[in-house]
Amino acid sequence: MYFIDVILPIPLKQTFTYNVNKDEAAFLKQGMRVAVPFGKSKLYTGIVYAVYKDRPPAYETKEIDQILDETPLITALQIQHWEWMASYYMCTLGEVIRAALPGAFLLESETIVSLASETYEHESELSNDEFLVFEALQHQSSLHINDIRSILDRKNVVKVLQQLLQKAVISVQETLYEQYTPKLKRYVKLAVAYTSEENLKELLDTLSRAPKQREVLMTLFMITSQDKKPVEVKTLQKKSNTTPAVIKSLIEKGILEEYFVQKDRVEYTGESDADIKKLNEAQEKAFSEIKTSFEKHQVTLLHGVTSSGKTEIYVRLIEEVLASERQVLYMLPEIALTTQLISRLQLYFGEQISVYHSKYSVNERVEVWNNVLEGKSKARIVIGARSSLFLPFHNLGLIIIDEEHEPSFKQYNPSPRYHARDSAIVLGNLHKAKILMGSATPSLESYHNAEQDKYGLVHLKKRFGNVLMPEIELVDIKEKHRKKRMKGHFSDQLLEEMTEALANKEQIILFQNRRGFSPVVECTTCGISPQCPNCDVSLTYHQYKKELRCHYCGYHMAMLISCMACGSETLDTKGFGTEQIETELKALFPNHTTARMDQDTTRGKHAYAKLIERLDEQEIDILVGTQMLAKGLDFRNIGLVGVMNADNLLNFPDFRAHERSFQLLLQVSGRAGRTQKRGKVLIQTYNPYHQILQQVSVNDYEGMYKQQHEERYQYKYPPFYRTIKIIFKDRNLQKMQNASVWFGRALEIKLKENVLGPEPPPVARVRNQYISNVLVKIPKKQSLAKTKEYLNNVKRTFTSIKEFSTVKITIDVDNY
DNA sequence: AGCACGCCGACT
DNA sequence: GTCGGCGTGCTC
Repeated sequence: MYFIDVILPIPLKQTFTYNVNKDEAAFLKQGMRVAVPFGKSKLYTGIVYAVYKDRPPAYETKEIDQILDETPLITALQIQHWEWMASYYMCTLGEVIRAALPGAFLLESETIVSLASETYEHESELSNDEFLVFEALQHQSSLHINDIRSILDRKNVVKVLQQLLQKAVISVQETLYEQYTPKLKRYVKLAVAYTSEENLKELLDTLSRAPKQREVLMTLFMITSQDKKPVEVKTLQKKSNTTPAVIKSLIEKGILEEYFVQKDRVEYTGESDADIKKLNEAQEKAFSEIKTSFEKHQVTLLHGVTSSGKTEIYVRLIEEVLASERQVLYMLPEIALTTQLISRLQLYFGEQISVYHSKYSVNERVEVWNNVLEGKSKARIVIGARSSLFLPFHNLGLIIIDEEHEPSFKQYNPSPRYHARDSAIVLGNLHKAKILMGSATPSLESYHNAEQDKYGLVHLKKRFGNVLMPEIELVDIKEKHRKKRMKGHFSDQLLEEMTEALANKEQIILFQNRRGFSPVVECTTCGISPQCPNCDVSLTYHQYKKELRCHYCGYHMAMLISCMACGSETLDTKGFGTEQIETELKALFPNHTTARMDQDTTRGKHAYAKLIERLDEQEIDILVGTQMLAKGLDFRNIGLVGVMNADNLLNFPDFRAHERSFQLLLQVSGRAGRTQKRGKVLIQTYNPYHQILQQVSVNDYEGMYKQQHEERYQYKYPPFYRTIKIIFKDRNLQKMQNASVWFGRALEIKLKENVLGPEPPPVARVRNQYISNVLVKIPKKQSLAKTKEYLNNVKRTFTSIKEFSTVKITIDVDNY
């Protein structure tokens, strides 16, 4: 007997063993996919983990259903990397696989129902529902389970089907659907029968009464005589200026033959001849420093101020790696935001670039995967968001992690909750590849590592083209309020600067870290504000739809006219979001175009790109937006950046709030003045003497780093301590509390004072689930592996306690 | 995670 | 009397 261990894409720790025959055993290799039956009726796609002989397990094994690949789809290196991820981030290999493989590789089993035999004698004995299905099957030979659902107009159809099965009315089969359908190009050629001269002549004669078809044929001859290439239907139709119907009838008459050729979806048609830009002195220096640093360090951090031209340095490095025939991975925090960068890189590297992103269609992702796996030249450079580190690279030479500090490199949900930056370093190690991280505002952890000489560190302090850093000024709105110099949320100073910038035909960006119109609606009579029924938050007022919305669960209701509690019509709004700013703007600057960029306005696939384009074309004078503005946008003509209120950033209840505020404010500021003129930034705040704001105003990264570093040391936070967050959720508050307290106590037995909580998060109930967190802090000298092992043990005991069985527990390693 | 089984409340 | 709610246990 031969056996294989299979990893299934489910959150279960073990692999599953199936039996295979000798031939299959010889054929199968680690990393190939197999379809296997699992449970009562399901068919899953699994990954072969091991193939072996003569080790009968203690249980009955099932046979595999079928083999899905001819060669491994996944490399040994990937499995190694994924095992590391599963163990480090405390999840199962199956969960990693689910995140790693494009959906199309994980087939779905679909139940198809058909009649068992043509006739059934005891029709009258069938129940109503049963009869409906029976009747439907008389008209259609087979039905999908979803069809049956709609026929019976209910969700649960399994019972009916089981009855029918038992009565032998129907039979079912499970089929696997290959989701990937290659895109085909349609070609035509003259049917073989007409290729000889005389037949052709005859043909043209017979077509004398069909001038349109004749015309098409003549065009086809013309095209083929010009160059011998196959003719696409699309081309033919265009050149002969005809309709699809004409071509169709030619095909139906057998005069033309159509055939299909697989077309690669991932295709770049532009040119790639742009010369690699010449680096300026500072860039050249940084470039050679990076190379020196790579001799000693696997990882190097490039700390370069905004618009210092980091991209050009990356380009040079990529060029060198490509010359040595190795692959390059270029990771970005959010692909959607970086169309600009992609086209810029395509200028240099043309079709050697592939883009990989979870928002890409399944088919496109499969193609990139295959191209990377086969080492195709069009996938020599992969640009992608965090999921691109799962691709089947063979010989990575360089990983670039741009905007290294961006929090979106960390995945929160679902599991695996991995940090792409940290996982990329491990990946780089496996490939013996160099890693370059770039940022204008490095994360504290990375800068710390650089200071400790774990990473190399290279500075780039000059902006490209000697553009000056923007001038940053703080505006004390507390005082402005007192002196009555505020118009809505705008201080007189900000308005003045805006008017001036607009007069100079410069564009303006306004930053407000909150969407919607106003986060809280409050009754001024009784002080009560409308709450979400499912979550512990107050509803945000969205003016454009006259709606109250919950940003956690999506609940929404029409805006109230009177207070729900006391009935008085004294509802007032407190706080403000982007929408309100935009409304105020329209009143303040009626002659200028304004636009808003936040989650609400960038829903559609191209909405974002359109906004950027409009901004680029100077169609927008003032743009209001949330954090989105801070992410790698490259604008030419921004003269002024205004931060509406810096305080709600700083007051965020998180140990990273100050670091994040600094990064965000500096990044937003960096959008100003990218051309010759020095840009201006105004930051409105109630607290102008706040350390962080002072540091932002003079661009003092080092100062911020030193101070935050000290605070982290004092309060035992990263980079000095590691943290793991354990989240408890249940619909029953008491149960959830008991569970979290039990868990916390159990951890304390060994981890003592390094266990914090349980403590409810700021929003303690979401979608009717009560939430509480336990935080485990791990000192540098304490073994990470041992701590996790202990945690796993506690978890195992926990799961076996019946009382807590419904409580959902989530473990988030490095929850920052 | 799915999914089936099994046991209790609100309805045709 | 059934439907269907979700607690429980299992999956090679």
